[in-house]
Amino acid sequence: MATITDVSKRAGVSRSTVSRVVADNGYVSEAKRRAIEAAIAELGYRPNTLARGLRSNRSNIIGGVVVNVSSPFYAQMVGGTQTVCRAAGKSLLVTSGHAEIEAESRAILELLDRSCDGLILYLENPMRADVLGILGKSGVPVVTIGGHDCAVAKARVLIDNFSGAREAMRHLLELGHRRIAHLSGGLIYHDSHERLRGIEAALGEYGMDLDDITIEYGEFEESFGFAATERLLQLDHGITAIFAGDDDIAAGALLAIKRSGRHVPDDLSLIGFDDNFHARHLTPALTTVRQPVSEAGKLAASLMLQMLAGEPLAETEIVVPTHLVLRESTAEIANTMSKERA
Amino acid sequence: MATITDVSKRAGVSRSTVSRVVADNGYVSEAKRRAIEAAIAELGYRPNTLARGLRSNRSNIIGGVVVNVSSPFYAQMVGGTQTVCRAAGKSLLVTSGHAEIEAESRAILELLDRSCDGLILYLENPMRADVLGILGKSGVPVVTIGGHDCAVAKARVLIDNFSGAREAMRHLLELGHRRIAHLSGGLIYHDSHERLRGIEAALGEYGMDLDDITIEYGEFEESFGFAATERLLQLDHGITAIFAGDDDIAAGALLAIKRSGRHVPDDLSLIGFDDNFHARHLTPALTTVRQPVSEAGKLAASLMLQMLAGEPLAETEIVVPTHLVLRESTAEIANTMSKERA
DNA sequence: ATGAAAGCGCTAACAA
DNA sequence: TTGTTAGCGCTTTCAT
Repeated sequence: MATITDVSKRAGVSRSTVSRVVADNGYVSEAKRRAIEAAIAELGYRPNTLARGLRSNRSNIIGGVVVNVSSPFYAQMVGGTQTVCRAAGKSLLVTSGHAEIEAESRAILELLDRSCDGLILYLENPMRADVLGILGKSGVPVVTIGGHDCAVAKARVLIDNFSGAREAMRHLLELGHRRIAHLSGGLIYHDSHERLRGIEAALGEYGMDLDDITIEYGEFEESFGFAATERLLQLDHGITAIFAGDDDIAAGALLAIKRSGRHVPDDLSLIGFDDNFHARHLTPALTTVRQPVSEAGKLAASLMLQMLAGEPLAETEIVVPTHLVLRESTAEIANTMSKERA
Repeated sequence: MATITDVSKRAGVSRSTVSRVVADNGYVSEAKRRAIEAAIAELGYRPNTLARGLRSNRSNIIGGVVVNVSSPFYAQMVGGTQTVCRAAGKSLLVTSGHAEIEAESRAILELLDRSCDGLILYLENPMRADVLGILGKSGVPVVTIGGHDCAVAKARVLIDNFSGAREAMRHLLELGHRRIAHLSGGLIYHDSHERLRGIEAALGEYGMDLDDITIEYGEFEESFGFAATERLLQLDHGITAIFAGDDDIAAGALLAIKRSGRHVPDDLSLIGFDDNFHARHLTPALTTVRQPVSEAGKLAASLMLQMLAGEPLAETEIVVPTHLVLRESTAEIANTMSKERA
């Protein structure tokens, strides 16, 4: 591989001048610029990113941590972030933290070791104290997505889980449902907490609270939805509606409901969260809460770019809205009652 | 940040010795080793990856290019690759090539610029000649996934699209279907070609060829499946089965079939490809071809690690098998006929 | 077993 | 506008 020295010799100039042309800063005469560009083309010169980063203390890499890159949810988020980063000439290096404190901390350290220019973090755990210290001292700008607190983050992108869940629960309540089950994701996830608060708020508007509904906890997985729903239906709490923690759980719940011989929404209303691809392909199509995941990823990247550009940017917190998508899996309790009596 | 010099001073040794301890190679006396480890801990020293990479010419980064990181298919693949890479202490830097020759070529150059130790490529286009030259000269090992040719790749992971499609088509033929439509993904995708060849092979076994079925081309998207199916049903080719290029297309097709008032599988059999999450949640559950995507990603990473470890590894080509998953969206033509006459 | 010296390829003061 | 100089932090011969 040709180095900057090769180019400088070929073009008959100093390395600094070549550097100026390559980095496109500083004054260079037209004549030399042309000579240098010719030399670069002839030699097929490409600057060594490692050397450049070492010297300039900027790697042009943005580091990212999400729970799991292979889940469609985070994949979309990462996709959004990557699009914006790449448009700005930055690479995005992403790692999965698996919602485990150790993995998350290790991931951050590795990203820091790689001299990332900035970190975009979707974590589920409080950061290990030592890592937080290192991160703070490093001065590397941090943008968070999601509900976890990070003392060193100057900018946060939040997805409005609270309002989404409140709206969904209101919808069920408006339809007349009172005996409701919520299949919550595990409490290690911030989203679960926020959604529970949203549910609580909606219940409050109807003079109820969380104790007035049935809550089951499990993973954000189809299998949990299936198992929990089977259990629920066997015990026969007289439940008329299920609010699933996400669309995967809802898919499992729907399977269990169908297997029990019941019908959605006639016997039971069902509502999900996320608006995944499969939501509108379930039968009946799933009423759910849409999260603009890709947008959240893009926003976080934009904020990061602003910070890197040195724009002052006071503590920022952007809340991206969620909204209820009404489809066919929810119906008035009236229907349910009449069916029961029929 | 503490540097290796700081550590060496604190421990009262030379930088070389610290380097030996950190990299864990060469002889170091127990006493010095302990002193150095203590100094490292006290200073919170972390080696600078950029400097290390520059000097040693190894970045510990593996570069990856896939069509689109945000699609569940590639996300899973990347997830598998990442798992294996991280377990071996390597970072994985992935970019989307969007099945465009320019984007793919740029991505490869950028990865090369970052001194990646190896490249794992899922491309859809032949590589730009200049890029191929640079890649070849760089000596960076390459593993490909999927059907594109890459002259410099020493190892290839192929997914057996051919057999999968043949099996699916055989299934339809065995069920008695003869008037069949195939909603193919665009011909820019290798997968589309391989699946067509598989279909052709199955047809051949029944004395038919591609001209004997109806083929439509479009994107691997629900919307194409919907539109193409609507068109097909309106023209009324008397089609009794649809083989969709993937499960997303199948989902769209199913929507169109239902909207037309027809039923799957009584009026029309439907088969997909991929076995995405939604396949078994459609109603009826979709018969489809499962691809072990995550495994393919893992395999590619393992091959890469072997190559990096310097194991000789003759030209390798691993074909990962696909297989037909029978569910409820396909049925014997007999049923279809009797229904028609009823 | 350890240290001295050289330099990976680049950028950034500073001087001219 | 251009070149000179001095490293960034690390690894790797090569002596000792």
